[in-house]
Formats: sequence, C-alpha cells, structure tokens
Amino acid sequence: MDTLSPSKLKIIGAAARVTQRLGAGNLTLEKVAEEAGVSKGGLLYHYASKRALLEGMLAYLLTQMEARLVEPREERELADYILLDAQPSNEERAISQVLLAAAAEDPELMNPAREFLGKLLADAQMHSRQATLLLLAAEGLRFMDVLNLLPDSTTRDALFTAIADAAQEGL
Amino acid sequence: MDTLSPSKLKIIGAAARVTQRLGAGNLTLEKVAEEAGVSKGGLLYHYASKRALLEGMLAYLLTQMEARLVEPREERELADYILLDAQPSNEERAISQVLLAAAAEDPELMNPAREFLGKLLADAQMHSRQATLLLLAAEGLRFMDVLNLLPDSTTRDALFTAIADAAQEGL
DNA sequence: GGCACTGTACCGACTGGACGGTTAAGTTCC
DNA sequence: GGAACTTAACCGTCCAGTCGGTACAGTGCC
Repeated sequence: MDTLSPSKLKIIGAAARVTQRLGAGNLTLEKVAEEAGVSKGGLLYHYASKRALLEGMLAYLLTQMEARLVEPREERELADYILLDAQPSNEERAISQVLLAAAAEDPELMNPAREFLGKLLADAQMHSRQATLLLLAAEGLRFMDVLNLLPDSTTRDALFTAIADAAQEGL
Repeated sequence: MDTLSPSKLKIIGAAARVTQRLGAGNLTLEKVAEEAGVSKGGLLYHYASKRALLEGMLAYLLTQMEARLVEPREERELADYILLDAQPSNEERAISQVLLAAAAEDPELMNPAREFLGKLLADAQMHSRQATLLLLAAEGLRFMDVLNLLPDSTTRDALFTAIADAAQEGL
C-alpha cells in the first residue's frame, strides 16, 4: 500500500465532494479538476483515465475501512464484525455511491472490493453464525444508507443501534 | 397498479435481458428496442423517456416482490421477513442491477422503493429485533448478490441457509 | 557563470463517439 | 377517418481522452 501523494489525495477528496454536491452520475473529470483546483490535463497527469481515478477511490475507501478493523482475525469479538459499517463519513458515503454507479459499467473495477468482502465474510463464517448475520445486517444497512433508501436518519440510527445491541448482548 | 400492456411487458423483459448480457451500464434505448424487436421510436412511444422506462422497471420489480409477501402484517412470522430476498430470478437480479446503477444518478427514481422498504422495515421493527436483523441481513445478502460482490454462488447459498436457519430456529 | 538537456507537473482547446430524444412520414386495425 | 402504433433519419449535448504546448527545477559539462 503505497501512500498517496498530496495531489492524489486532493483529487480524491474533490471527487467525493463533487459527488456529494451533484450526484454520482454527474462526476466528470472536468468537474473534479475544477473542484481540485487543477486543469483537466493536470488531473489526467495523476490519474491517466477515469477508470484509474475510480480505482484510486476504491483503494482509498478500502484502506479507510480496513483501518477500522484493528483486531486480528483470531481475536475478533462479535462486535468487531459490525465495526466496518459503523458511521461512515460523508466522504465514504460519496465514494461508495460512485463505486456503486461505476460497478455497473465496469464490474472488474470491483474486484478488490469483492476480495476484501470475501475474506471478511469467511472470517465471520468461521467465527459463528451470529457474526455472519451481524455482518450481513450491517452491510445491508450500509447499502441502504448509501443508496438513500432509508426514510430518514433517525431510522438509520435506530437500525444501527438494533444491530449494535444485538452484537453486545449476543443475540 | 394498472396491469402492464403486452408491449410494455415485452420491453421490460428485453431491458432485463440486455442488462444480463451487457451490464447495467450498457443499457441504452437503442439496444432495448432492438432486443424487444421494435424501433427506438416505438419504444419511446410506450415509455416516453429512459427515466420512464426505469420507473416502469422499478414498479414491475416491486409488484413481483410484493407478490411473495403474502402474509398480512399481523400474522407474519420471523421467516416471512426473509422471503422477499429468497432466490431472486435472473430477471429480478438484472432489474435490481439497473436500478441500483440508476439510483446513483437519480435518487428520486427510487422513491417508490424507499417507501416500500420503509414500510417493511417498520413492520419488522414492530415485530421484533430478530425480525429486523433478519430483514437487514437478507437485504444485505441481496445487495451483495446483485452487485456481484460475492466470491461465488456456493457462498451465496451458504449465507442464505445461515439466514434461513436463524429464522427457523429463532436465533 | 552559462548552456544544453531532462523529467515532473500542469494547461486547455479540440475531437470523436455515444446516446437520449425529436420529427415527419407511414401502416394497420377498428 | 382516426387512433394506435411503428419507422428511420436526424439533432444536440455531453464527456473521456488527446495533444501540443508551458513552466520550472534540477543536473552535468565547459
């Protein structure tokens, strides 16, 4: 995992902001460039194609999420399996949204995510059925959240506490 | 819910097939028209815009799903809450895929789905925390499935039986 | 110090293709 | 005759990616 250059970080942040403002469907290189304060050429110097930019965004997202999952597999408790999806930042939400949209055009793009999720799922299955269910539920909530499928934010919070309680009390 | 005309049904089926074959990102009016055996103009006669077509697909999907949920709210058992996501047909998967992709571009499109899900979620919450968790888990699995985020189909089946067992045994 | 050259970062006008939607002219069936 | 339906050509817009530049900070050589 090479560290991202400041320019690349700036660009990814800009892409997330554009998405938040205009929606994933309106994420164009020109807009990202403008938001990042560079020209389109400048942007393409750092990410040679839109696909490369999207790949960069996905990699960034996965690093962010991985950072939350501190416990090594052997020492994970039930509650650790929902950590991944607890309170995603707006930036994370935006990036997830873009990726969901992009996956439709280019499924290959999601390979790293599939791999990541596959490992996590396998760990959960090895741990217990409860862990598996909690992980699935947390992911379900996350998807609904990212896709704006939840009626309001209080519902989201209620659902999250339901999962968190279940993880605590072991139900 | 007015019944769909044969032409419209034909078009929706064609759209699903195009999606299966080429991916959600390549769903264009021209391709759908060709697959349905009509011209683009003919398609647009029935669905006045691409958005209208997508709305039609969503409505169709929701009717399909609703049909599975036979029990009235008061008589629902735990297992009923995962019925919705059990074994979606390829057509359903394709339509869901398109909708997921479209939602990122145009969140308004998903209003009916949001409403549908909101009700279901409220019912589950009223039933029990277990029902809520099962519903979330089933939805989580469905999203992963639709987005091709699962490593393989045996994993999917294993996860589904895990949920189903939990619904049966009441865990 | 001055010169030639190289690599890195960045710029923005332009192009080419894709695609949603329009239109005007049919055809078919009641 | 007119309503429902179909057709093919066409238009306009949007956007990823290209390309010929510029600026500037080294670096090596005399």
